[in-house]
Amino acid sequence: MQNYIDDTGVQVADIVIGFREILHQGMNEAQAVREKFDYFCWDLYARVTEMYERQPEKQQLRTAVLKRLEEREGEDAMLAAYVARRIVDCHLDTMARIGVRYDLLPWESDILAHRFWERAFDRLKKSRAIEQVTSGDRKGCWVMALEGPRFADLKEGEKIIVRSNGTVTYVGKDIAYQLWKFGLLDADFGYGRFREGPDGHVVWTTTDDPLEQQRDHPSFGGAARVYNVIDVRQAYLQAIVVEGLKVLGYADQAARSIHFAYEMVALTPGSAERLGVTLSEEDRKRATIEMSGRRGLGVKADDLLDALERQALEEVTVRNPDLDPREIRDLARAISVGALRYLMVKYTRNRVLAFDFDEALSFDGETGPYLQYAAVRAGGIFQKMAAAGGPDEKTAAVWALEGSFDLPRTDAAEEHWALLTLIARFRETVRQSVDSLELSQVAKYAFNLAQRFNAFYHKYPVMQEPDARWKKARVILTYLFLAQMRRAFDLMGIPEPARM
RNA sequence: GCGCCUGUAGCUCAGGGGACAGAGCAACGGCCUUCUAAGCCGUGGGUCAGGGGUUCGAAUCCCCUCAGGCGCGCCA
Repeated sequence: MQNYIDDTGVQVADIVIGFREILHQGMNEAQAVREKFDYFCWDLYARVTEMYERQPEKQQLRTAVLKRLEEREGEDAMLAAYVARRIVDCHLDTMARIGVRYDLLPWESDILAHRFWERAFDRLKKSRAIEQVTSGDRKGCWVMALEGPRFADLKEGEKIIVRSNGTVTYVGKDIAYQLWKFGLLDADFGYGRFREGPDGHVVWTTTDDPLEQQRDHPSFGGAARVYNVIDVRQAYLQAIVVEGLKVLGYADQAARSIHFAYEMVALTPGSAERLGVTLSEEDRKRATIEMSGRRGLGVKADDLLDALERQALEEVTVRNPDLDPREIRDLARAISVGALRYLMVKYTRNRVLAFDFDEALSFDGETGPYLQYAAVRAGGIFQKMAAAGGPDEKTAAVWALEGSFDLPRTDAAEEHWALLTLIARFRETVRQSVDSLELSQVAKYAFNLAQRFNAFYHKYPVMQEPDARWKKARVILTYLFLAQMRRAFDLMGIPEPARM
């Protein structure tokens, strides 16, 4: 799991320009920023956009700053490096809250520093995959010819890879990067430890600084299959990258380059207004309003998590007033993470998500807490039974493994079998989910399973059941449900709270 | 203009050749002395955008139309 850091792009350049032109500040002031640095930059970024609108001539600064960033020269480059590093730290902090961890952070600046592009360029030239234009508008550019209906709308039927001024485009860099991912580049980064999580997990970073490099790093790159998790708007560029592999003769790797495309999250007009945006009549009629970092319009993950946590805290406190405050906080965290995680996986990935605050902050119905609640109820049965000298979870596991049960032909039995059948469909669902790259299938399955268990739980007592045969069947079913639910939780990254 | 995606209940979404089309939310009505009511049960709500075709059978596959979103740069 790698997270590409675009540290030489316009976003970083604009923040540098914001420090210089709006705040009239530099490195010392940046280092002195005490508030959340990502929030600080989020606001500054929007102010830079406003500045460009008021004074369009300021945009000319960008070219010069970008050049300095690529060359890694001067104070702007130092400031940019500091800004990027600190924002990445913020990002990792946020992701750690929901249990997301990365193995490696490859920096765009390191792709440049390690001259990945130069190597790829040689290969592309030698294999005649790209050729230089000798006349016309594009004289001097190196272009890749592209054919087929996918590329039918490309101007001239060719994509510029190297500009006439000799600089490489984003696609060019991406082809080189993709080659590295498959171990086809005959070059590698230097690696160092970026930071270590409390769980001991090390996040590695690429680096060209010999002092930062460490030899004991895991092997990166050389993948058998590559999933590029990038939003659907980049489908076109991804297709060109894959085409680049093909023309270099790597048909197998091209086939194993998977663009894991997902649609954007947009705001419902109501949510946009809640964020303080004034909408035009026209906008209000739209289904969704696009988020925009440039305009400072969006929902920050930390804010959403904070809101979820506050709400979960309230509800846990109401239900478990005698609990230790620290335990309450842990439960609230687990519930907020479950809520956000489920929200993120419940939708298919090819549809624009309409983000709505009320829906996102709900713990009822098809939500993470609903699933967690079902699991907690199942766990509660075992706790109660064990405390009363009955079978605990371990015993139930043994029964499930060794025991068999037979139930009379009744409607009640039908419902027991139906639960068992659904439990048994887990593997098949995971298979389909992997084949279609739709985690939402696992999510829907887990929700349906929780629903069925909740109905079962309501209707059929386990602990109190006097008939030993029914009781054993229910103990086994409850165990199997819980075990399967935990597997689903594991796949979705949803924590299982001890109680709710 | 060309390409990709989407159109299913008031809203948000599942279902992608096979049974009377499903869920959540919202609305309405029930259910806590019995393993936690973040729950359960019930009611109402649909021209599956429209038209044509293929098929024993179409929300699902094909064609056309309409509507919406996105993409198509010597930006990243």
